[in-house]
Amino acid sequence: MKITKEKSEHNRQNLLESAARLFCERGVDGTGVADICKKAGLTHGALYSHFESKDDLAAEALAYELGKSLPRMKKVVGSKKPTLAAYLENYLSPDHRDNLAGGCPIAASASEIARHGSSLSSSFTDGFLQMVDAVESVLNPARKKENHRRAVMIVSTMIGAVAAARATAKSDANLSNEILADVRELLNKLDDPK
Amino acid sequence: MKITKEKSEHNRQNLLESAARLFCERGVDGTGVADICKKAGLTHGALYSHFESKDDLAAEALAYELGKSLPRMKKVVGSKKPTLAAYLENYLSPDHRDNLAGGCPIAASASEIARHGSSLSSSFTDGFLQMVDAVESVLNPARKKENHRRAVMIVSTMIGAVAAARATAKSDANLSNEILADVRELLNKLDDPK
DNA sequence: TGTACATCAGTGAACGCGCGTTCACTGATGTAC
DNA sequence: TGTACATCAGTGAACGCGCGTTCACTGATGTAC
Repeated sequence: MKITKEKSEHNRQNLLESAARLFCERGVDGTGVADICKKAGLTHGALYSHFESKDDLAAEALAYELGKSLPRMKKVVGSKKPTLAAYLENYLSPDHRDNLAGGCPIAASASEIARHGSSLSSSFTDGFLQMVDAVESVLNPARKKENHRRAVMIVSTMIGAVAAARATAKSDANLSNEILADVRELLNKLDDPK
Repeated sequence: MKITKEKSEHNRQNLLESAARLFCERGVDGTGVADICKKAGLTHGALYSHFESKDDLAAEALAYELGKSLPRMKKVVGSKKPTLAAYLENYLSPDHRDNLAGGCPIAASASEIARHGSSLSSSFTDGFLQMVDAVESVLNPARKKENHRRAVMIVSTMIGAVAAARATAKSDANLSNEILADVRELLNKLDDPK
């Protein structure tokens, strides 16, 4: 049966949101379209009037979630003038590590994107560059010339540290916490030498 | 039909090797047991006389590949006294980025391990700590007290940078190369300040 | 404003397919006598 | 050393299941007159 345009758009958002959460939580290959539709309160047929295929949905879902991820972090950080320390405390926290579904999709999917098509890669690139810009803008302006490259390194480190903390958590909780704490402290020092 | 013990052990190694390569290349969820057995030249039934399940195989395969990964890197690096610069040049290279199947399994599977059981996590932890030890042993001994934590950060960064370089490669080759080059240079500077 | 009808988002049965796993069977190996 | 036989790694058919996708159909929506 036909429904209103508004309701249809709402359903589309629901599909994107459900897909993004499940993809972050279980991976693209680990999530079935049936799960996504069930979570969104629709049947699987409906998915195909909004998206061409599961792959198409994956690329749109990653882009959609990325559009919400950075604003969400900025909101949590809160202060009018965000600092590197505040970003790091938020990103490299046990809370973020333990929250696959609601966390940064860049960190959740980093090593998986390489195995999919260029549309997913393109969404990843957008998100990565957004993070780099955000970090660059809070670095000590005294070294402005170098700051872009420093931001690239810091973001790579943030992604790697969260992934490593998650991957070690189930077998060595101490190491997992240590990774987060060590990386947070050393990255902070990096921007504030001496 | 029964075969010699030697042949059986050889087949088991073949299964582990095939599994490790395919898991790195396509992910655990993206690889079928049929693919693994075909690559190893066996039927799927044979797999179950060596391993309890696909998950069991995955944990053993990661551990097996990790046991070979670090020696392989040390061999490539070559020199009697390895340096951080030599490790970084090898690890953060376009060659390593483009070689999923033969590269470091830690980098290939980082964000996927979190979604599997504690046996995979345990294999990851072993490999991560091996890398940390290797890096720590080549850091400038003048700062010995801090070096363990610095090594934890450097390894996290290496993993994150390779994952990000791979994830961006299909849509922005320049960015992908830039990530590798920037991170390589800044990590080198980190150990040799001023 | 009221009526007739084209549109199309969503339904749910059905598709072929490949998945991980099981199991009765084979037959060379390796051992006991 | 030769013979009889238990072992067990590997085979391949078969299992139920869930996958992604298709499609004929439904019926409220929204439009044209």
